[in-house]
Amino acid sequence: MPRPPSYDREAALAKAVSLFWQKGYHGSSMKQIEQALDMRPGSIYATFGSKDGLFSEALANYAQQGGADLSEHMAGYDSIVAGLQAYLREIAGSCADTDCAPARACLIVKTLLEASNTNPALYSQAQSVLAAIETSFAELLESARNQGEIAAQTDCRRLARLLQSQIMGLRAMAERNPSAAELEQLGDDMAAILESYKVRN
Amino acid sequence: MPRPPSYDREAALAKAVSLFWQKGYHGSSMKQIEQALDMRPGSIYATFGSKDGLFSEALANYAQQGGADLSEHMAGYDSIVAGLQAYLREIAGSCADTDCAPARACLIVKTLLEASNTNPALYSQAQSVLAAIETSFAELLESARNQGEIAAQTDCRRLARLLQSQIMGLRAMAERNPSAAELEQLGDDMAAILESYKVRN
DNA sequence: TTGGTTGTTGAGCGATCATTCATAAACTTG
DNA sequence: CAAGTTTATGAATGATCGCTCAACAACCAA
Repeated sequence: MPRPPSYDREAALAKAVSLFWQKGYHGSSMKQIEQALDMRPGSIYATFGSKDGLFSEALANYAQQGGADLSEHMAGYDSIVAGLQAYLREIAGSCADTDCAPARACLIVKTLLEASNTNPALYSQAQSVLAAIETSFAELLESARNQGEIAAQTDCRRLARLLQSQIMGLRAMAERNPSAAELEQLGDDMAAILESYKVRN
Repeated sequence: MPRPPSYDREAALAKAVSLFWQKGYHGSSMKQIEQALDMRPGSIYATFGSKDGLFSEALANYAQQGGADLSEHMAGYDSIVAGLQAYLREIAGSCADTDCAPARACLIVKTLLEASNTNPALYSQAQSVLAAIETSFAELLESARNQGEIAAQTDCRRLARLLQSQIMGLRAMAERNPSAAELEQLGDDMAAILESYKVRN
């Protein structure tokens, strides 16, 4: 009986992610959103409720994608530490590619910094997402510890926070638009940090 | 002959820094600025030209203060590496203090991320400031190299970028609002990274 | 005092902000 | 086709955006 929607919800969300990733929450006007999604205001509000609602869904979508990327990446490595080291280098490499992504810095971190004193709901969401990522890293590191890759007395949550800080720093630095070589060096140097946590053999 | 200004330019700038640091560029409206500076729009525009101009001066002011803080800090240390390690720990400690500063994350980095795809002038300014800070670190590290603290073949610019990334990551992580203990651990872990660059003795 | 200069004020500018809703269009079912 | 239901549209909303400027206030030199 009803008229079916003419747009693709997932595709619209992907476009929203791209816009918000580039311009942030305050930097993206509804007019720009309408243009990016090729939707009229009525449809946007019927589908996502509000600008906040759309941003929230976009952020969740981005985080889910990032988590899937990490899982997929780690599946290719027997050694967890080696996988995490390669992950750091991969981030450095992808940030070096021009127009590989809408922006270099992480959307979650951008949201954390932008929303911390202006939008409690988005700030809280960014905090939750980052806490979940920290937990993912901690679980990976616990596996590494169980496999004897890193020392038995390693504080995995603590090391997970150090690792997450590395990624935050790497991608923030990438936003300075350094050369590809400089970014690769930085990725290598950060990967080397993990080396010192490995069990001596 | 003329009527002297009734406000204190430096004091007004300090208040602008505080507001922008908290809410960012797009998140600070002229209405909020008027209230924070206790100035009427006419006076603000006569003094700073525009919202962009005010932000630009505030950012420069913040950066200068940061540079002075670094110099003052380093003056208290014979060992440059030890000074930089203590600097990382000091940042962690001050970020842990509630209401020690308007925000934890660095205003320059916040500006870099917010302005990169919305405001070329501010983006460029943030880039310049960060490049200058990188150079300061590189010069400090060159001195450390000359004094034999770190290996003679050390690439000081490269290490300076790693150091700057640590600070970016540390202060971004601080915006997640971790416990004081967790932040101190993170500062310690980042200081320990520099340990591995020291010359063995 | 007075004249000249500069600083301060705040109402109000056009533009844009996020959002709404009456209307029109599109589709399925009977 | 016609009836019924849902979606799409975009002009229009009040609020707020950054900003201007004519009028006024405050000061100094003469």
